Amino acid sequence: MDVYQIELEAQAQIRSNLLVETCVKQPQQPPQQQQQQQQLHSLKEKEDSHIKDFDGNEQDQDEEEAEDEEEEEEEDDDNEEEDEDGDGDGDEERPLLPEVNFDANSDFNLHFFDTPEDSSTQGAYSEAASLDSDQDQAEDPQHQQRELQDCLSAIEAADADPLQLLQCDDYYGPSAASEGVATPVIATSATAPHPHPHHSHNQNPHQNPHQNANANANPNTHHHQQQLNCTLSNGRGALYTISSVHQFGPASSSGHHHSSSPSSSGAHASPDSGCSSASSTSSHAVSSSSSSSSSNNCSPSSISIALSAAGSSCNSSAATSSSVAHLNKGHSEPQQQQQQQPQTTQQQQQHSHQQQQLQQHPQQQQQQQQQQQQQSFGLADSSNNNNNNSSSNNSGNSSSNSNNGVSSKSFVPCKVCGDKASGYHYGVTSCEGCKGFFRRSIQKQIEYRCLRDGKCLVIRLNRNRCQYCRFKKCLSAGMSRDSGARGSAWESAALSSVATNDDNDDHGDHDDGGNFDGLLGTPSAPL
Amino acid sequence: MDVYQIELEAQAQIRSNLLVETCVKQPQQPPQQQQQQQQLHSLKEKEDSHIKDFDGNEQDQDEEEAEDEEEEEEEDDDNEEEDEDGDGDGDEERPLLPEVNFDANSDFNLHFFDTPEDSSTQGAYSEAASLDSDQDQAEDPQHQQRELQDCLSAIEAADADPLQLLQCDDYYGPSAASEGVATPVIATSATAPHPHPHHSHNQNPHQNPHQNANANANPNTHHHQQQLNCTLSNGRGALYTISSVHQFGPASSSGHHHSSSPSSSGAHASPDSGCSSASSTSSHAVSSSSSSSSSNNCSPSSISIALSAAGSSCNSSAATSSSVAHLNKGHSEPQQQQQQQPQTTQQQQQHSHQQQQLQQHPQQQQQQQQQQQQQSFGLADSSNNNNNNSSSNNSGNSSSNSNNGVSSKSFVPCKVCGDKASGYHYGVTSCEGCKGFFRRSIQKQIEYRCLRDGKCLVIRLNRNRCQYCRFKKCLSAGMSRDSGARGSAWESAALSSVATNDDNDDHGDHDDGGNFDGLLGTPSAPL
DNA sequence: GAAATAGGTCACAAGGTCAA
DNA sequence: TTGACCTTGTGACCTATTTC
Repeated sequence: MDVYQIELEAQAQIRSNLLVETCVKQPQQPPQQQQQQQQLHSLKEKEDSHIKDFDGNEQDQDEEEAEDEEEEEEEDDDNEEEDEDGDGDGDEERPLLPEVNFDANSDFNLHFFDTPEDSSTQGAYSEAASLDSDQDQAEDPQHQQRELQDCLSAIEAADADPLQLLQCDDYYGPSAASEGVATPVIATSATAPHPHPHHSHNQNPHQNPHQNANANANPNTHHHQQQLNCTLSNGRGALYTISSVHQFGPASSSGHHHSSSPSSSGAHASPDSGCSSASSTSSHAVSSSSSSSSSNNCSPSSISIALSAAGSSCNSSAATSSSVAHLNKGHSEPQQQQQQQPQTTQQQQQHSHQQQQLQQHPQQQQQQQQQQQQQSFGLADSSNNNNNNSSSNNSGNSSSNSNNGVSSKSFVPCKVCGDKASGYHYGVTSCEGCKGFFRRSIQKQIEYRCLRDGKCLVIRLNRNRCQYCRFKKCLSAGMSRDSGARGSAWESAALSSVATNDDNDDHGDHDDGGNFDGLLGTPSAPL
Repeated sequence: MDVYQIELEAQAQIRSNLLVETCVKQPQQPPQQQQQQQQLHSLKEKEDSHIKDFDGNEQDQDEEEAEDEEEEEEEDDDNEEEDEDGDGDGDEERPLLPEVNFDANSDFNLHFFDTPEDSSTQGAYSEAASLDSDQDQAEDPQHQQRELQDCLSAIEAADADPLQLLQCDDYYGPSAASEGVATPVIATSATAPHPHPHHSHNQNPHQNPHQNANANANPNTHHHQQQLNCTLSNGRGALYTISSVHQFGPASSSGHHHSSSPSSSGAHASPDSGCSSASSTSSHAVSSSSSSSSSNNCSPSSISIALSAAGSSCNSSAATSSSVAHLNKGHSEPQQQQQQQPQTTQQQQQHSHQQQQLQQHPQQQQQQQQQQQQQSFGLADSSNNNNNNSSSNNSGNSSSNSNNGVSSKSFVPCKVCGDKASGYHYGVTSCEGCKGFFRRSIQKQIEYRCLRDGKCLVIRLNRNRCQYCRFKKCLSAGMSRDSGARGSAWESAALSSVATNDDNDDHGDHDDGGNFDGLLGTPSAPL
């Protein structure tokens, strides 16, 4: 317990630091950096000046931030840049406005804030997609690229900061939107613009047809592996879009299906299209997908923007799943990678570039990850007990991971969203939220639809944005009604352990094992 | 368990901090840095000067905002000041205007919060930046200053009379406008973009009936209410009104519900809806009730002005934030601080810098944070049962706030406008109005433009006067789509639904206790 | 009896609705 | 367009049941 607390605190601190860094950047940065930045700004301004005009000022700010970010992650920069770009005029900073503007278009907006973010980010994605916008792209592809790189690096490296991730998400969204952006304006208050009413929202419960659907099913895959992408994916781009409806309906069914192997899930996914969809989606994706998946790259950039834009949003909740992943260690290897990325961000900042590459090998990275992870996930909660064990186990196993060794201890990430897992539910180590979500889904057999491309990133922060993609990810992770039973699988392995307390261990162990399936498996699918 | 709470809290705090930081950036930075920046800016500006012109102003604003955020409390003051300044002439603060002006071009004005924040704090920054301002400054600093002082004093003193506030606003308003900001105004309605028609609504279907009923039930909670503010509020004149009544009810109410737990009704709803109904109500009740009730005051005089300015809006209800703030007290610890801020603002300013950093250790920091954060999170309401726990936690921590100690109990101010908060929305403790406004803004991606300088004071009385500044403030307060945590489900919408449920057995009970989750939990998300 | 998950419960917040 | 009110999904917490 204590440990947990400690972890929490540590995480909190870390996180805060990270956030601060990312956000604040400047402050944190050494004076020198700032200076540099300043210089840069000046330069930029000059360049942009014609463009920006006013923005200049803003830009300056942005630039500064950007610089900071870059070092760290650059994300901010990206965002900023993007924003600026987006704005049209250019103000770099301005992004926000743009965001607003953008929307207009998309009904979907939903994402929104994404949008803003998106926009920012986006770029990358968008670029690919191209959606985007003129604005953005036009402005500076380069920026985007850089951003992307940054983002990726960040992600990879560490778990990536939450913020970043967020941004990423946002990223894409907006960008798309961005174009739209233009809009507006004026408005003083007026804004009248949109009539609103409609909001589209979309949401719709019912599946709107619109949606496209589907997209993409893949999601799963996406996630795992590359959450990053996801982020990017977000980029999805599509602006609005998209959606494809994806239904899963049968959840149960699906679930069941899989039951078999956890991993199967993906398989089952069957049910829905889920998986399949993926492919399909992919198609979209294709362009996008590539983007998306690959996306990774993209992502980064976006991130930064998001921050700026999002600014507030920051939320950041943080840790993205990524961080979580780390936690897993041995078990959820796959995850780790993903997670790590995000987590690393922090470190990244420090290390920035280096780490990214590393990511691949989770274990090694673990240490780094740990740091990151801690931030985000640390929880341990439920697992707690287990965790400890698990941790031990994990560590042992994963140990390689051991890095974390200590740190990681307790925290066990949800394979679906990366939040703190409360146990092994429906065949997968998952959090209360995903457990409940999956339960409701299968009980009610609700169909979900993805408004975007079906490739939404599913992480703790945004897991509620897209039920379709969340459910898809649950399936890909191997959740199934059957699985649960203790038995099921993990089961098996675990079983033994079970008895002992170990639960945790079990979990942990299992997780790993299991996870793989889930994670690995699923991902693979997409892939 | 504890751990969770802690985490949540920590996260919340962190998040808030982060947000602030991110937004504010500058504040955090050491003075030195700022200075440097300033210098840089100045340089840049010079370079860009021809280009930027206005920008300078913007920066200033940002700075100011940042400051506000940090201290939160100060916001009001700042705002007022700003307003005044803005109005007048030039005030340093005004920066915004320029933006606007510029804007004309750029659609995006948004920049947002960044700006404000950045600048934040410190004036220093702005000063440096100063650029700007020729305009502003030129005019009559003195006047502005005086005005500001007046405003501040007014605010601080009491909750500040509404009238005064208004005046202040008015004050600058014009002026600002005059300068004007060139801009544009115009509003076109711009946005038009999305038509959207979709509404979706629907969703639900079934169940409703019940719920409604339930809803009604809630009321209980409300009770608490405090009218306090009213007094001042009257002054408010505000057009709008004012009422002070704030209710909080929550605690009690909530409690009830829970107890009833069984209330289950909702539960049964089992089937699906189940959940929803009951609960929902409760929550609502709280907020809503209060609000409605409150209205009263209204005071008139001020109104006129407001009206003029704002025009219609009038909602009235409630006391301005300032007043509100005071109210808070115990429960809403966090809030307290915020509330206090206004009053204290001055103090805060002093402290301002410090707090930000602290964040890292939630607990420890809590106190500090409380001040800042409190604003946001504190809601006592929900917490209810659990809350106790949580509250205890919080309170304990926050309690420190005790400031208000007694008084405030229930009242929880909206971090954006100071009105009575109805809950934690989009990551920020906010009122129904700001929640709805932010939701519409992100959904529609509407761009706003400030007719003045972008530094409009955003308080309950005049929150509808400038959408741009309101949205900016929302962002600066940390609102973001994600932040929310649990929430969102929707987005995706589930289509179908079908199923039956099955199961719901009804166990019932529980109350969970958990509630606090909600509050805390959500915040956590940020991590 | 311990341990653990499936499932239920319900405060809470997101988002829709609609009078004003 | 705003914001009070309503609907509904979410997720923390709790109970029931099963396995060891």
